[in-house]
Amino acid sequence: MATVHDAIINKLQDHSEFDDADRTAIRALPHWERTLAPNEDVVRQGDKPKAAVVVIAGVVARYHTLRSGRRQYLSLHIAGDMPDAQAMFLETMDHAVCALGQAAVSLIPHDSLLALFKAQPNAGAAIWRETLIDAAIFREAITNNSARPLPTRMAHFFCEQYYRARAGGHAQPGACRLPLTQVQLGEVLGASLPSINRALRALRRTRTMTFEGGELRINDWARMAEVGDFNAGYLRARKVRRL
Amino acid sequence: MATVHDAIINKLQDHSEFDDADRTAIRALPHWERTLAPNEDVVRQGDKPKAAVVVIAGVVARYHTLRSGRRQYLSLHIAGDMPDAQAMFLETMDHAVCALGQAAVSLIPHDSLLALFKAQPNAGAAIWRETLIDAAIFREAITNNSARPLPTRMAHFFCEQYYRARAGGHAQPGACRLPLTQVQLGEVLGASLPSINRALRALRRTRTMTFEGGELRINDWARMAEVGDFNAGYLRARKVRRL
DNA sequence: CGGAATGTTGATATGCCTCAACTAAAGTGG
DNA sequence: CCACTTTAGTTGAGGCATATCAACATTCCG
Repeated sequence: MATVHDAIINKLQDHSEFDDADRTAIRALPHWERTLAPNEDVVRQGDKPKAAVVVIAGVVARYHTLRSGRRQYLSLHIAGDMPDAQAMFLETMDHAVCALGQAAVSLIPHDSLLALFKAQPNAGAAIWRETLIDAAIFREAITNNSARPLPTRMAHFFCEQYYRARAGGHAQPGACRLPLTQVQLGEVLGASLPSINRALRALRRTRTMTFEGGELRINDWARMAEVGDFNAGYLRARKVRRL
Repeated sequence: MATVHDAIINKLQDHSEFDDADRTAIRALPHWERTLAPNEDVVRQGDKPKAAVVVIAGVVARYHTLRSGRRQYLSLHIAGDMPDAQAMFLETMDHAVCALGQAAVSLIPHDSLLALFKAQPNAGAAIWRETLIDAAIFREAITNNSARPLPTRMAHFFCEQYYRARAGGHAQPGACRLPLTQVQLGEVLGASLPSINRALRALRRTRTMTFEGGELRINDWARMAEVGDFNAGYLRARKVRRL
């Protein structure tokens, strides 16, 4: 996963069929890299970016800031993800994007991407598909944060993160990086720090998982999916013929 | 808003520039209409639709069903909306779509839409943009249901519904249809019926709004937006040049 | 070594849930 | 047409999950 292009192609080929012309066009995309310190913003709410972010390494997150100053994380992103893809068509950012741990991203000019869509509609469709999977993840987050009790909610969140890391080839067996503090976990799940801490220790006590030092370890996946009411259907897109 | 085509064009032209060729191609889309009784499903979780739903009249909603049987509404849709557009690219539905009150929808075969995208990339981009606005609405729902106390959350929800009805030209001054029971409102906001009832009466008592008999009436918009911490930024997309 | 960030734990308060009863309105069928 | 049923809405009592406030432990890092 050395380059942006490989990260993108690796990600998109999970659900979209590419030919050589597609891959060549993607490899020709101009870009520049940027490394991010923990907590550093790449894009802010209200910005009008001229380039799209692609995650190269580490974890990056979308978040809202409320009037009260409270922060709500919306989604987490790993290598190959494009956490502000919508800005190609929506202009103004309704949310910000920041690094969680240390991270690296690449920036690709919108103009180049729009030209790509024109020349290779199939590559455009693949990115469209990617934004639709994002939307499915948002939907699941609505349900998770609105309708499930905290312990279930937390287990579900961990399941999703591990599943996605694994699907992208970024997990060791049974474990993946997840550089979140407990405060941030609270800002993902909409819960206070003490509640998070207690729910976390309750999960640890069952020995189905641990979450320490920015590493998520799943000891019993079946049990974990059961506890978290997790079904990966919403993350899977059948590999599709060319547009 | 007699036909599907007008509903679609009206909706998409809000944020996308169309020429005659685009409009002609959209008007040529085959379709069949279907009326829906209150609570009737158009598409179910797990379905693999071969046609896309376009709302013609009434209100239609996306929802998840949890293992426990509990229902979580994800979004509401009015004339011109496409509440399962993602199925053109994702195949399997991760959620269901049902009518709230009496409603009418049109169904357009995926094949015809994919052909449209090929012939008129600009129309495809407009629908893509539409799915991206949907995603912004989902993000806002995450924040609303996770980070705001119930009264604020409810006010915010009402603001969004009214704002969208008005933007689509489906509202009278200060009022719009919103055929939801209090139980369903609870399944939108992730709250129990008694809490909904009390929050609702509290809002009514302030005289900023009423919600009765499936009609939402906003008496004091500024106050309402204030109470609901509502900022319409996420619903607006700047009108954009052709792809 | 000292300070900051992170994690742990307890005491108390409270918002919301559950359970429950009851009212009101709107169909429905004898 | 009226009794009956169903659906929607209202309200109260009690309990539980989670928030808030607070203190302290631990780790990391300059």
